[in-house]
Amino acid sequence: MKGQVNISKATIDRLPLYFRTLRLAQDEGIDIISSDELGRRLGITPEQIRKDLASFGQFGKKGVGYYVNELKRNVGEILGLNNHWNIAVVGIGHLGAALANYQNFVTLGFNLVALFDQDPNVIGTTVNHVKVEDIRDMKKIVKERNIHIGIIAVPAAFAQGVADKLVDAGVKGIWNFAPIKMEVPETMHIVNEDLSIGLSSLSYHITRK
Amino acid sequence: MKGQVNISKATIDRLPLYFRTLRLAQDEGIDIISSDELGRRLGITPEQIRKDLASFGQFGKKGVGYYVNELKRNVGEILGLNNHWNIAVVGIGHLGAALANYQNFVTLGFNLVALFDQDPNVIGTTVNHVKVEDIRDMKKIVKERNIHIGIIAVPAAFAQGVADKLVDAGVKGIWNFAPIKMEVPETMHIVNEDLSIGLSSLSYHITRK
DNA sequence: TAGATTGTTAATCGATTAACAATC
DNA sequence: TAGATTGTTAATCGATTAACAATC
Repeated sequence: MKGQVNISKATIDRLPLYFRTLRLAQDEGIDIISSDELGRRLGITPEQIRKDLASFGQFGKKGVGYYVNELKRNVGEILGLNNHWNIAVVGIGHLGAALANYQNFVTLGFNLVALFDQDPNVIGTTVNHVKVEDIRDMKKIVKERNIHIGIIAVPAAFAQGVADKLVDAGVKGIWNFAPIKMEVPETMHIVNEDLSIGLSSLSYHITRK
Repeated sequence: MKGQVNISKATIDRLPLYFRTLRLAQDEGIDIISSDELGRRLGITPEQIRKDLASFGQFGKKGVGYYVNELKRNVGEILGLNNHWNIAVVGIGHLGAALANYQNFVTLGFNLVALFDQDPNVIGTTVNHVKVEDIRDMKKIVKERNIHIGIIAVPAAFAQGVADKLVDAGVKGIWNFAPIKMEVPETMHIVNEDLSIGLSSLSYHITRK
């Protein structure tokens, strides 16, 4: 891997797509894949793919292509998926339960190790074989189970409070589904997933057809 | 509104954020808001906000700011939210059920009018006061209820088939949660929501800390 | 009027696309 | 060797930031 300066957000967001496509190619028993074929499968230009990959190192063979197993391993390593991060979902409503059941996370190597809620009626129930625990025990459990990532799936009004607790508990990153701007320390990594954006932009486009 | 040429995707994706923040400001009883204050609330520079808005028209008053009600109405119109699109969710598993219950869509003016599944055990049940119907009746129901947007929440293996059915049924747009590249006619608007990207990019960043 | 704030133009920064030498 | 395909540099395109005139 190079100095890795100046990797664009767009590039990083494409890496998971490469990873998934390589996994599928692997399942198909394909040994070698070209940037052309990868691009065809993803709807991305081959130049873009070569550029993205080249910013992390030389993973291909000129005149040949990329070895699927090797490239998948490399992309997985770049994304840090081999760390097998421990994750916890906070807020076990409809969305939280859906996330707790999301199988693609398993495929990516994440381990769901805890679920938290506030509601006594929800605490003690089990979702996807994981017990829902009291949010008041979060700090203790985050330490005990070495939880790296907290997923916020509570209503907007409670999200900042949950973020504060996650930061205090010492997670490395937060994946936030609440539609608000969070205040977290500069050093904390946070990714916001705002489902309103996708649907609204779809509305924008169909309005103009 | 101007000719509206060359509106960037980034700009369109920020409009829903402006809309939401304006709604909240409205709830607080705020009449006038500056790009500075909007920017502070959203973590976006005021220049960016003014530029975004200015690409659709002149909504502000120099030396004063933006009238909250008026700007919200305008942004809503730009996004086409006043069309009150009828939406349907296909695939009522954990994620589909969560989407069917997502209250923020109501806030944005979308109407959930149908749910579809294949599984006889799911068909006939009710989620968020809407009955789950047989996916085989999709075309008829899409016509009858004038469904504009189909939301795909089925496993990846079935997603292309569902997309084909939605296209055939005549929806205007598709919001796709299955992690695959869909093949749809050029004229069909499709927005892909890939939850793996957010979590993977978080993994990338915390790996490098 | 003086102060505040928009809308717009110009400058910069960043990302994608094109082209092609290197090489398997 | 000839053909194929990567990796990299240069050119283009697009988006953000800076600056400031217009004006409320």
